[in-house]
Amino acid sequence: MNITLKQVRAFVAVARTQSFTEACAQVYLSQPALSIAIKNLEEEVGGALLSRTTRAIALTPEGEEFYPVAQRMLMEWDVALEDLQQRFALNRGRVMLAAMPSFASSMLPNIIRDYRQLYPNVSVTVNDVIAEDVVDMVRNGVVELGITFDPGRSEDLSFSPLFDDRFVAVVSPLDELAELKVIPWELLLKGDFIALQRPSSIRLLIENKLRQLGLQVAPEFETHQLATIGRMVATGLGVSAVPSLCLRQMRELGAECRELNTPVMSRQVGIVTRRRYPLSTAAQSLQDIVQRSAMDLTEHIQL
Amino acid sequence: MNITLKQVRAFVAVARTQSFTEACAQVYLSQPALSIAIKNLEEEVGGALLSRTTRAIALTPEGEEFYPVAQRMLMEWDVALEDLQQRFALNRGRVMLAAMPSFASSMLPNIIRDYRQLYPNVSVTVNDVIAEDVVDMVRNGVVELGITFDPGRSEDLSFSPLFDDRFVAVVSPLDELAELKVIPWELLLKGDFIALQRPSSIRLLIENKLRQLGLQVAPEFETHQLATIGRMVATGLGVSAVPSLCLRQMRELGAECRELNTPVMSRQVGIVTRRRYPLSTAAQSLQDIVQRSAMDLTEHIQL
DNA sequence: CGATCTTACGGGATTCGTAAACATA
DNA sequence: TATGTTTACGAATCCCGTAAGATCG
Repeated sequence: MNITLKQVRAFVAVARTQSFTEACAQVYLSQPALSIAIKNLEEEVGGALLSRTTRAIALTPEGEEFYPVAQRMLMEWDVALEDLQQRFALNRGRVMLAAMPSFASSMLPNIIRDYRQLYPNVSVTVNDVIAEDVVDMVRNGVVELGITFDPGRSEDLSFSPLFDDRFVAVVSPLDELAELKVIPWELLLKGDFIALQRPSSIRLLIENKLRQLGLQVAPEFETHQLATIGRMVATGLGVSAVPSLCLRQMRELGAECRELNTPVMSRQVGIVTRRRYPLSTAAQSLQDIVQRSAMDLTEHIQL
Repeated sequence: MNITLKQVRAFVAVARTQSFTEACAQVYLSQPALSIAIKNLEEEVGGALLSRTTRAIALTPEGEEFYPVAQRMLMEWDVALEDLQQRFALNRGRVMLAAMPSFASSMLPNIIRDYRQLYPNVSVTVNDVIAEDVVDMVRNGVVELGITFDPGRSEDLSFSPLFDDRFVAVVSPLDELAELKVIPWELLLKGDFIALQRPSSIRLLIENKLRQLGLQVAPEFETHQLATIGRMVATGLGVSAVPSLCLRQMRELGAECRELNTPVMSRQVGIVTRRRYPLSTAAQSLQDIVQRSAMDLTEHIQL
């Protein structure tokens, strides 16, 4: 059974126009070619679909039966293929991505804006979740792209770095530390330290790194929102250390940020994707934009 | 947009087997041909549907989206075309026909039996209606075939004759007329005449024909069923004249039939179809069988 | 190194369009 | 006779299969 779409299109065109001659134009075929196409179709299905006299065309009962079916099938066919084309042309579709909050609230809005400007018909879903969940969502295929810290070598995940996110000191503008360009960790920790609560990756990172250096943190206050830290520091309750991605936010809350060193504590931020699972064209293009933007948006993390 | 069914079949086969090599067998293609088919499909839709490394095949998100759609469409396609083929092969379908009662109750059963024996999967619907309604049903397209008297030349109807149905005399076996081989009309009308009620075409035909000959009918009894006439004649209530198609029935009811002449009153019985509306294959084949059977079944109308 | 997909290329089938024949109102 | 469909035939196209090449695990 070797029946062609072209043949069925030809049949439908003839059935609709009730004329071979007129149908020619609709299927971009010469009269004889059309005639043969119909003839072949009829041979393959085993009987006549059209009854032709030189004057008038009539559908046979079988043709009458087949006509609406063929019409519907061709329509579905065209719709499905056009949908595919639209997706590839980025005139339709959806990208799901997950980003850790510090990134989601700093660089991401600009990126999404640029992306939407380029592809206004592709909808973007952002999941603003903690770093570990970003990785899980990528691993489980819930999202195609994740933006978070390097999750380390992994069998099923791929990581492509964007930039280094380092910790910066957060101090009150009134604090004397604010007059330093660079604040050493030891000095910072002399103040009352305001930390995020335990399950936070930021908190854990700070503790682990400092322990390796023989330092230790004794938080005076704990909270679970960066915004709260900013406010508390601004109010003069104490000091803190946050990823440089958050320094805009800290400034907006009235806190000052300073470089923090010995050591410079940093982690790579990048894009996590699933290995062996190709990206959709939409996700691919979003990833491209994220990577290109990473350059331009480093201003976000410069003091 | 020139996408082939073959290409989509190829895609579905690869997606199902997760392998080009295995898919080859399912689409009866060599590896390279399959590869090119997929490549062409991808080019036409504008992007990759499959992600191939030499070791493993994965669907892209777009391919993942398209796969079930393509599967369903191919299935519908195959079902629709197979249905058509089945119809043409007379392994499926329906014929609607109308026949006047005298034919429907005499020759038709044998014909239908033969037809069903040949094509047990084609269902036959018989409308047993009066001669005028047979013509109407054909004209309106309610049935494809009608079997009745010649409706006369008509713009939209076509008539192909089967045989001549003549009137025969119906008499009681005890009647002295029963001893004649041939009964003249004049003699028959001397008895008490039992007629069908007025709207009947048989009644009208008798009256009209006889009037042309200067004879006239004065029915002693009227009924609207041939069976009643048979019974009444058998009982000795009177005589009648019926189409030869009914003579079996008359005999079975206990009445005797004899040739009736001067004149031999007859009308052509045949198949009525719609002009310019082709018959279905099923109807065509039924018509053929009716025409072939007409020869053999003339025994029904022989005394 | 081996399995698997892709590219290259020659042969064959299909299909197209022009021109002529054919059929019906 | 005129309109519209089918047949005939040469030409171009497309598609397939074999063989060689590339790539990843």
